[in-house]
Amino acid sequence: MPAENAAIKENAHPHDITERNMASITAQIKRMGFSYDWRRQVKSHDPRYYRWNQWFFTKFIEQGLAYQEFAPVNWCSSCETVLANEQVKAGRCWRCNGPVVQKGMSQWFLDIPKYAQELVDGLDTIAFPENVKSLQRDWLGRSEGAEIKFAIEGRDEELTVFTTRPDTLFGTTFVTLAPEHPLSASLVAGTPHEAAWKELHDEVSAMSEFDRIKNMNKKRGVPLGAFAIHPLTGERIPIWAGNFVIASYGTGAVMAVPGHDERDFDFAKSYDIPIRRVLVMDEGGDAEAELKKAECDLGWMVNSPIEGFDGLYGDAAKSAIVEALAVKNAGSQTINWKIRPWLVSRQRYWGTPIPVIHCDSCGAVPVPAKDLPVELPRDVVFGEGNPLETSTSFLTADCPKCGKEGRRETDTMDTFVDSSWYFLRFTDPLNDELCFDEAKANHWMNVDFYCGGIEHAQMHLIYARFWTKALRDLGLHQIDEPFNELLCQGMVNKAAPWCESCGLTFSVDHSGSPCPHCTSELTERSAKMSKSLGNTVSPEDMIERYGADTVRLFILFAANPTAGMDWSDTALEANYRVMMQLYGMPERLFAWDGGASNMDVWFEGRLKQRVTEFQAAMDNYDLRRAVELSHYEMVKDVNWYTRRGGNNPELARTILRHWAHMLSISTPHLAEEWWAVLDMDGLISGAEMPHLTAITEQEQTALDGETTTRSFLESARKIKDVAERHLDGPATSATIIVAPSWKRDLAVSALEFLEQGGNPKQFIGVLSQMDITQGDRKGEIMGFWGKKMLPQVFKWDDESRVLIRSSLDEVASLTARASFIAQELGLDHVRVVLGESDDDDTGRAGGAMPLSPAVVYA
RNA sequence: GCAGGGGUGGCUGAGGUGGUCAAAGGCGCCGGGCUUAAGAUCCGGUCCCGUAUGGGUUCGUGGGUUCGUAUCCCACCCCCUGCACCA
Repeated sequence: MPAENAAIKENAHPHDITERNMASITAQIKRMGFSYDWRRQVKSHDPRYYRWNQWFFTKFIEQGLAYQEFAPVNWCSSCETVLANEQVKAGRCWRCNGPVVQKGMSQWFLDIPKYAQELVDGLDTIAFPENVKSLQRDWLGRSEGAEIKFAIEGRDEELTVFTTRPDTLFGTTFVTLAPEHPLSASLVAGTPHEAAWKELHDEVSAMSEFDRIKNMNKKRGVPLGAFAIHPLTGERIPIWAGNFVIASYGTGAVMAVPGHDERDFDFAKSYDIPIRRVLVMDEGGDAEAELKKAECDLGWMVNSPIEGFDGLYGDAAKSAIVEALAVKNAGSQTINWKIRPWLVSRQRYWGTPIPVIHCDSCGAVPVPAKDLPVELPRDVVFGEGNPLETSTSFLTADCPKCGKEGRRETDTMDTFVDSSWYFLRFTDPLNDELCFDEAKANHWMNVDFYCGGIEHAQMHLIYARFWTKALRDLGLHQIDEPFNELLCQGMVNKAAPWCESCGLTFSVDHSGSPCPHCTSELTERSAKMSKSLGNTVSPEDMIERYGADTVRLFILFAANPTAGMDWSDTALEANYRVMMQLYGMPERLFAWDGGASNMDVWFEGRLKQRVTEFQAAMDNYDLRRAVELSHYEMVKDVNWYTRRGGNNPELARTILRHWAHMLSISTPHLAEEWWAVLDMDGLISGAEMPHLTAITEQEQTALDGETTTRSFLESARKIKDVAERHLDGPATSATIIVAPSWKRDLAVSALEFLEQGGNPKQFIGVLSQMDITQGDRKGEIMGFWGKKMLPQVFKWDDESRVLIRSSLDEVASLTARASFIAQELGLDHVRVVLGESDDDDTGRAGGAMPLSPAVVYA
């Protein structure tokens, strides 16, 4: 429809507009470097594709799943077409936001409600987000209840109501029909009540649904002068028409129980209709108590005019009534669905022609498969109603059944039909014999991971699920659900003018001006990027300025996919800087001119760690973490390596080679640059990442040594500030005191005790048996456990826990790095001692913990 | 009204199987190295207090469970989204 509207506006043909837009989007996608298998591209306006829409449709007609019916439908006058229920949002067209009115028309429907139960049940088998499941459940609207037949006094007809509360049947004091209900008209015909009913009817049916909902709180009704007969008591019950009863929900008729339904209560009050209590809310409650308001909860039946019901509660009460009705053939248990048949016909040109020929003698006849596709003609005139009606070549067609001259159906299908099965066509896109090969479809489907906007929760995502099941039942494949896992990506937002008092967002044209409604000053608020607000950024411009990879990096790193994000120019620039830095990385690394060093072992181990982490992140779809590793952490590692004196050119190649593979996922163009600089064959996108061996013991030792040194430096820096306030001048030397070995023994025992499931409280018992507590320091050590070690034991991460129990020699490790530590802390001299040993003349070992030595500045 | 999802430091936004959380990353801000200078880059800092590696207060509010809770339980407040005289 957008293509057709654009065509009308530009005085062009929708086909050309569509092709033009596709070309432009394709170019954009390619420029962004997305990888698609373009051989599988399908075009919904290609007869090779839409012929299958038509074929399915004729099959559906055969199955009774597609049918034509005259009914009041939603009409959008600016789009000049009807709309399905789910395409009307708050009484307005989901596309153009224009008002939608009710109109009686003969239209094609697909019987989605037939699959409603399966669509609800299926939700439990697929990984859709909760909110989407909830939206779909709401929309499907399962409601258990009963249909109850009321005879009409003096007539052969009867009327049927749907209720979820059969237990309140004895409280029915009137029955309300939708004004459009066919019985309403026939009951009042020729009676004094006709005029009043007609007024209500005309008012209600002329109103757009939007206005109708707005006026819903004004409950109005007129008596129709007729009486229904209560199916169990035989009582005469007045029949009313009410503006609040919706013709198309349930049966379009309601049994009104003012005592136990809020809406009916209000109505009865304003029209002075009796209110009767038939339930009490407490067991044994007062059956005569006045009803001050409707008591809508389940309750215990009272005042039943028939024996055997009083005292029943809830489901038991409901079934008792239904059973009593069943005996009289006046009612049964049913399930009612809110979802209505999918109205698929559109009075527009740009869609799949509905493959039907209307014949005066045979009626609506499906076009036989051999005559498909029914192609869209080019000789049409736009802008004067349904364009297809202007093509005589299209209109004339002979009836496939009797051969007499017929008239081709001019409605086309909702374009949501196209998107209801394209994923199946992807599995076998070039097949001209079949819609798709069954084996191929079964092999590829279902879609493992589907990303889409939340706005399709009640539309595309229900249609596609329905269509998949319907095709399955035609025997075309064996898939129950099209999409296994759904992720709703967030919107990209950008600031737009916003009026706080009106609660409205305005186009960026208004920024700086006062609110057009209330003239108060406009502030800014983040809003979904949209053309109408003008708060958009052009992807082309961004790519032009920063390159595709920068934009990709920004999009991946700015927010998690589900979160939605605010567009930020500064963040984009930050990503650009990262890209530039990475772009220069090969040159930087190849400029290393030293020899082998201890740090080489460290980096070799580090690289293995990073690759492993990266792969784990990718496996979890944790793209942000993956990008963080490939584009940020790796840079930090290079910096640390050089800061620690590493500059071995031999290592550069290995690092860049593996690193390039990590980069290629999110920034493929950059990775290809690296690949070329590394003088590798072909493209990295076609190369496999080489496997790395496991981390060696030597590498592990190097990694541990650097890790502990780094964390030591962090705390030593903090303390230095405070310490220097004690010293007369700046510190010039430091003594590092490694925790005495008994602390490590204590930590190891505690960790083991806890890992075996011991309660921390009970460790004190174990501790008092340990060797270290046998001497005269027992009290001190017990105190140390409770105050220091207990909280600390839980703070160590897995890596630290391993380290504590490893052979790591903290003294040796730190001694080896003493000059680096001195340099980092700006000291002349650093000494490392074991706490409480002969070397330790500081007397400050008390503060030292395993992995966290104390330091004394001088 | 009903249903679903949320409330985290200056902003943004992770984490949420109780201990690895004073809480990642980004942005912003501050200091330092480099530079003639700017930018880029590198290093450090960024809740409060602190004469030594510590203490205090924090993850909407109030309770609770626990040796311990941003994380579990209960109540409440607020925000977003959807449905809505649905019988």
